[in-house]
Amino acid sequence: MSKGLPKRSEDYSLWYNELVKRADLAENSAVRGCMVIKPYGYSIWEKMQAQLDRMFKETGHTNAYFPLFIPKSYLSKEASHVEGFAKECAVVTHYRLKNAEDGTGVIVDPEAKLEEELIVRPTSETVIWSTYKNWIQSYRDLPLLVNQWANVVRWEMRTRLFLRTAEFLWQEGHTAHATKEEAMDETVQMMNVYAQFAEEYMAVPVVKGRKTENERFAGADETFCIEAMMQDGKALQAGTSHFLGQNFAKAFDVKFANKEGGLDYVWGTSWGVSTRLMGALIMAHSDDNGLVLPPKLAPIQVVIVPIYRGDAELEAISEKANEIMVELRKVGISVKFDNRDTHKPGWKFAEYELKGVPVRIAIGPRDLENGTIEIARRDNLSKEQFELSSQPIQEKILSLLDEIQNSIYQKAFNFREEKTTEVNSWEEFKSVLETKGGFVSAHWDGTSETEDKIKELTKATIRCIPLDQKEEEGQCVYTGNPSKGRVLFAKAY
RNA sequence: CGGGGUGUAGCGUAGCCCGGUAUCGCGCCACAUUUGGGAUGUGGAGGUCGUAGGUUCGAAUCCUGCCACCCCGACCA
Repeated sequence: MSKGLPKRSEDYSLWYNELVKRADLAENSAVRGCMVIKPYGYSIWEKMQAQLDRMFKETGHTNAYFPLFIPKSYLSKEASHVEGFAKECAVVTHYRLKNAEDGTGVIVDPEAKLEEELIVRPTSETVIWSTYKNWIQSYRDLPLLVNQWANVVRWEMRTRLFLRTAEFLWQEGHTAHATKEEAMDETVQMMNVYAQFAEEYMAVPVVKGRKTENERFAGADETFCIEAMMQDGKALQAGTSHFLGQNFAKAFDVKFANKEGGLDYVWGTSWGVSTRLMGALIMAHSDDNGLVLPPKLAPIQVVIVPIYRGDAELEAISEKANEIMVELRKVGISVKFDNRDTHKPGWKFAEYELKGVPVRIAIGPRDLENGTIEIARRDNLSKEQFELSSQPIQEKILSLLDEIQNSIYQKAFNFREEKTTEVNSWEEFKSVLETKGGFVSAHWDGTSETEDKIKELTKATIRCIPLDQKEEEGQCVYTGNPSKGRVLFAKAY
């Protein structure tokens, strides 16, 4: 119905790009790889932020803010960390411009070269651990549970709106602990927080797991992740939580006096989710008519569209609409009454479908006569005539929003189950990846060499070693070497 | 950085081969009729043809340099 939105089945990637632009979520900016997040898109991000922030605080974390710039020397203090990020860092070399002598504009003032160049943060471990050194002396200072909401820059070769941009918004939690066990518990806890958020709020089912050494965060001893399945059968890493061991504590010399009077290095974690979650949200649920938003994250949950001829009818309908709005707002439902006379009802229907508003109420003269309204669901596009006398409207809508939330989760869950295939031979492995896509559950011999080889041959990577992996004797799907359990392979974003 | 492609109104495009001052659609503005699934008609506004130079009486069109973007590869937690 949507005018010209490409079909998912024809060109998934074009569909995604167009949808992001047409639904007013984001657009490309003048700077390559950087996006403008538009008001509607940003309001969805704000809802995500608000809920995540709540969950972080419930688990004992507080927010702080660290600087955008990192001295270049900091980055190289942790060897594997710098190796992981060096190739995509933006560097500040000067601090002043001046007018060009030929009057053609401004140029970098060569006199204003920085003594030490600054890196625009690709992540903040280094600047934060250099600060933690001053904050931590005793076990009494631990644990330190800090989160920051920030932007980071990673100079990616190829970018896509929300999924991979040169600058993106995220949160990064950085915690410090007295013991290894406590740090590990924290790492797992935050992975669980992410999984809960993805499933309960985004309605996106995820697989919890550990990363292989190849896919691990640069500087971490262990990386936990949540992996989601998109409608085109590709996997999307939706969030990561890293157990840093004592790596950063050693790199930045962060020690504390323990209860026994000895001096120990601190144990660390870091964890983050980004605006990439927007991409996951869009790709998990939306259809050829546009966005489908889960009610819990929709900026507008209910839109009321009046159908009328003339001012008298509009006035009568507005009165009814206002009554309904009051009731809905009392129970915390966000509702918009679109009484603009600059667009016709049909146009508005299509518009709110494109924008993924979960519930649409239409009220016309016929409804006023009959004491009804038309209620339409975005997720399955069904419509019903609802008799206002049959049930309080707020109850009706609350239960409907709930039902939609559950229903889109279930749909995404069923899709992922359908797209998850156990394979036992190399031939099967390749053919499933080529024809069906999705997660391929297979045995692997545990070596990086095999993982690399499989990636080279099929472009599939090990998304994770699922936490619920069953112990099962088997043979690596590629080398035939012994394996103790299945891991999940997929082509990924 | 290699290979291919594209730059024309806010967006999408025709014109380029074969040189003569820019086409069409959407959108925008005005008025009228419309309003239960993206209305119709009439009138109107809007363009340094990416950029710099060259050839020519004359360049969107031909030539050269540069820039930007897109696709494929390399790259990417």
